[in-house]
Amino acid sequence: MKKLIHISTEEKILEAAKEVFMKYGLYGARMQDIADTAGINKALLHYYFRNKEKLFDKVFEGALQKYFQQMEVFSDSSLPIKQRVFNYVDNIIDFYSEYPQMSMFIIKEVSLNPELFKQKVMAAKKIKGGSLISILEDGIEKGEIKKIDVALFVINLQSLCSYPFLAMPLFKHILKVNHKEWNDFNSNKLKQSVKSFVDNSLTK
Amino acid sequence: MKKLIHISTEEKILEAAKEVFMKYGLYGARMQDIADTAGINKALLHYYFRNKEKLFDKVFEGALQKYFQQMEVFSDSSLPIKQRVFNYVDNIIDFYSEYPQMSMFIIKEVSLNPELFKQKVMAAKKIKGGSLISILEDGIEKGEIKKIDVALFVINLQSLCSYPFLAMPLFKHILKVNHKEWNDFNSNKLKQSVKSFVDNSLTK
DNA sequence: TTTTGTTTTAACCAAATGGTTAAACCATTA
DNA sequence: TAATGGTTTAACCATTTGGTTAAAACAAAA
Repeated sequence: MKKLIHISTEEKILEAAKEVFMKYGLYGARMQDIADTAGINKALLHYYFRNKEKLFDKVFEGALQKYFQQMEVFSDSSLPIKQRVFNYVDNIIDFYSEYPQMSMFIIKEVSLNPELFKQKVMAAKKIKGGSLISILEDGIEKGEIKKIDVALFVINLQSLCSYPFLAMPLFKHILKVNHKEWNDFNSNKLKQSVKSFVDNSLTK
Repeated sequence: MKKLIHISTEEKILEAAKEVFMKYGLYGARMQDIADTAGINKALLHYYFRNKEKLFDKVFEGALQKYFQQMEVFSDSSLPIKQRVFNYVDNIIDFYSEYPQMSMFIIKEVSLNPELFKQKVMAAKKIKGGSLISILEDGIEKGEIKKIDVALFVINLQSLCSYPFLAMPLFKHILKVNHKEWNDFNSNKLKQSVKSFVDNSLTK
């Protein structure tokens, strides 16, 4: 009946764990902090997820899945390449608006514990990151887009889309120190400027 | 005599602390880990720096200083604006080659503890971040460069310069999973592509 | 109402962690 | 050589932290 509104304890924990792990990482996060954030007793964490690592695993797994899920738009081969990249830009920037720290979370934890990555992602075989590269290489061969260094392009693209959300807090601070405000950061502006970069890079 | 080669214990500690704090952050870092990395007894850390926070402060202070130091090239008003930005790109990318995690370290710690930032940086009054913005605004007024959203441009510039070094580990993993290698990442290529972005953005 | 199985909590425990201390070490100088 | 003062260490200590347990609270079925 009321289950529609009701948020299960397990979900509350996962939500809280996501928040705390993203902020502090696996080592920096404290179970008590997660429990407090979820508004429950610490023992419940262990009741539902056995231990810290298992809980972290769940969170990390979910993060990875969502992250790579964003890349699925590349698969829509009915659209021209450039359009697909545009769609991706819209996608990923909306995504980062919701989870600004996501990319750093994944990068950090992967580089601290590479095994986890192999385990979680190679197993899932859901990496679409490579497919963009292949698509671009294809497009170059067929003459659809400019001849570029694809790996470099992909990195630049990622940079433009992720970093603004990571750096936002620092940037706002700096602006404040210099007595300026950046009231009107909106992701639409960013989208537009990234797309213009994409256009410049791919259009012959 | 032999002091030229000799690295003082204090320096060893700071070096190790930098490494560990950058990896794990203030909360995630362990004093024992720092001691081990420095190859000394844990008590020595406290002998030289009293406690964890003081040690962290020193590390963070040094990081901030180096970080903002990179922006000093903007001050050389004898050069045209675009050239100054080019010089900055060279500068900052060399800098990140040496300290790939620097920007994330600063961003993370600032957003986790904004007070620290104000304390350390506003006090030092050494923030040059704002000056680029002013310089660009000036350049627009004088018609030297295109009319752009300066804040957005600065963020994009930062993105292109920092993120590649942050994401490198993840990116290499992904490429590996997709049975590709990215042997030839060299910062020169990156510099070139960032400069081309700058050129596109600023040239009328 | 009683029974049964699940969820939640308070009270613990052992290990890890930041920090202290007293003694040992070592280089310099009296 | 002996004394001095800075440096380093092993052995501790107190608190925090991840994790356990046994009992209480709760909901649903018998």
